[in-house]
Amino acid sequence: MLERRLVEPQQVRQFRMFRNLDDDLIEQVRQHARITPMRAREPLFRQREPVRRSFFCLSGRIKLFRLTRMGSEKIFAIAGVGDTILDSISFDSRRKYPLNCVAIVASEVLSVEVDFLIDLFNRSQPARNDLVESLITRTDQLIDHVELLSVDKANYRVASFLYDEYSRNGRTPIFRLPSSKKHIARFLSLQPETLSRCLKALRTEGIVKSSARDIEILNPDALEELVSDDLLAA
Amino acid sequence: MLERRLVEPQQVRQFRMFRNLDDDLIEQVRQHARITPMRAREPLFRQREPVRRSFFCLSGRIKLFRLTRMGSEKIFAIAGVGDTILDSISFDSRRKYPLNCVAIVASEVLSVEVDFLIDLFNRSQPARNDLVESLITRTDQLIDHVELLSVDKANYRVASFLYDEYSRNGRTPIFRLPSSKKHIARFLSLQPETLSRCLKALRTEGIVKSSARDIEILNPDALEELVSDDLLAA
DNA sequence: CGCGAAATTGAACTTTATCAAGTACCGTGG
DNA sequence: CCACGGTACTTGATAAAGTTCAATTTCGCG
Repeated sequence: MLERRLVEPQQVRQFRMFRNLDDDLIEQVRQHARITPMRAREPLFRQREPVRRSFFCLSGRIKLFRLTRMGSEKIFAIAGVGDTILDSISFDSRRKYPLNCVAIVASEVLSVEVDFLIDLFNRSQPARNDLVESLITRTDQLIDHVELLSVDKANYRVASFLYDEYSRNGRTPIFRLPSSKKHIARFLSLQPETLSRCLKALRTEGIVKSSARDIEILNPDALEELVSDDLLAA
Repeated sequence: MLERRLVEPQQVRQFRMFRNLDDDLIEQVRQHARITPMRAREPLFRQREPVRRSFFCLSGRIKLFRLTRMGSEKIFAIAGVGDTILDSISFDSRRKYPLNCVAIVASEVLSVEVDFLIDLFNRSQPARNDLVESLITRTDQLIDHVELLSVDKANYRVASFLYDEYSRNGRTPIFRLPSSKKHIARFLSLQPETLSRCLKALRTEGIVKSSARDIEILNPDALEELVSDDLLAA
């Protein structure tokens, strides 16, 4: 008999798309799900490949990116534990992945076939609602990211990123950066040098303390003001 | 009896979200839809207002935008005839509009209540599929827009915009810009001056001819190469 | 412990934003 | 129909910001 690891039900429910499924449906997801261990730098899928499965991050760090014509890498998201990698349901079987996906560090990925997801979607109203909410959340995130990139001030982008991390961590003032500064720079569409200089500026102003990947927000209010008001006074 | 204008069935079907509905459902949409005439500069909804209706552009031009903390306007999309203004279905009644929406010129807007859309969604599988496809199309558009903004070269953004317009018009080399250059600049996150200079550069290179809002693509191949290869050789 | 990648720093360079001025265009009202 | 006023657009000069290049230091991993 084929030996196969199953995820725990609570591991399935951590993903937005499955949040409200009842036990029976969660069990079906478990049975259909595949767990894929990935090594650092191993690709999961490539842009323009036909969409076959939907992926979820169980552990590690996974980056979603495009390569520009100049060969540089633009990172759209870095998924960690509990993050949906891509809401890749589609009724059009010709649909292609819009991004490349590669593990940054050794990771574990949960995946289900798109066809299974469609079936689930048609059978269960909670599943439908969760899927739609999941897609809407993603469009909202993308809208926010577009806004971030529209402000050309690098200072603002960095402050905004730090504030988001700070908020995501339940406003704990001390946390670690979720990945290397190179990756963060590529996420913010900045050069690593610029990110470095911006962090230094924030340090000089006494707003944050940072060494290596460790961040301490010394003055959350000042950071928040930077993010929300920016140069209104200037 | 209340007099009320109804849209033609084919006008309903022009929107991606209703594309595959059968006649009975289209009729229901017609009965529930409201047609709103709008004057130039009249707002349709504002960012952070609770989502109550979904909107579709019947005529005119409608802009979707955010105001940055510096008071400048970032345009996310300009909707024309047949464009969905916002796929604003949501099962969370606390959902807020992510953008502001204002008519640029006198326009007509079709709208239905979100609750009606949810009901339609639960009753009809084709409606479900269309809605999901519509949301996925939007995320793909946003991903492309993020990529556009990540390339800092203004030349590239302008070339890319022109190429997209050219493609959307069935590769007819002569067309009109869909809105004022000021709006296009705000869509590309550039200053109007920069857009003007980029167009001039393209004119000087003999790639396009332009006067006022009229564009003629003289050398589509060169334009395409700019867009796809950019500075690969540089 | 040592190698290689990541991060920092400085300096020169490129690009775009900003400021300022002038021109063309459009709709309104005379 | 023309004059007017406002907006959009263009053009030039200047300044600000980020990128690029190069060199050095630090960090992380085997």
